[in-house]
Amino acid sequence: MKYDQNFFEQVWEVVRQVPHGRVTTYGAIAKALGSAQSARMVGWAMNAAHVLADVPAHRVVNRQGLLTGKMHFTPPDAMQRRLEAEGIKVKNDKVVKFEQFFWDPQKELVIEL
DNA sequence: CCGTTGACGCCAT
DNA sequence: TATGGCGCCAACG
Repeated sequence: MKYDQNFFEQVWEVVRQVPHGRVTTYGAIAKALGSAQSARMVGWAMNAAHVLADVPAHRVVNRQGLLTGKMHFTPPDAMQRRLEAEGIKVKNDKVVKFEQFFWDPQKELVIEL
């Protein structure tokens, strides 16, 4: 990794590259950034990224595949609706077969800022 | 400058 | 398997 920018930008860069119809986790992103223990920071970055149109925050869920951040969307059900629009089934605020749609940034992400 | 907070995650009960 | 507590690190008041 070679970025020198704010932690937020690093997170956004990763989230931005999440393929359509796929999801990832806060922890995975944090780990990909080298701050595996700071998954919380990823969530914080997402909050800040909420204003950015090119950051699909709805594709980022927690380790259990739960849409913990849906309440931060407007409206709150926008997150689930977008995921379903991409072919991802959401049941009771959690991604169905989450592991199947999981996209590991550490494995496929290529950061070249 | 210091204390609290938070879209998380792991470990101990 | 389910619940609770602690750690981590940056932003906010």
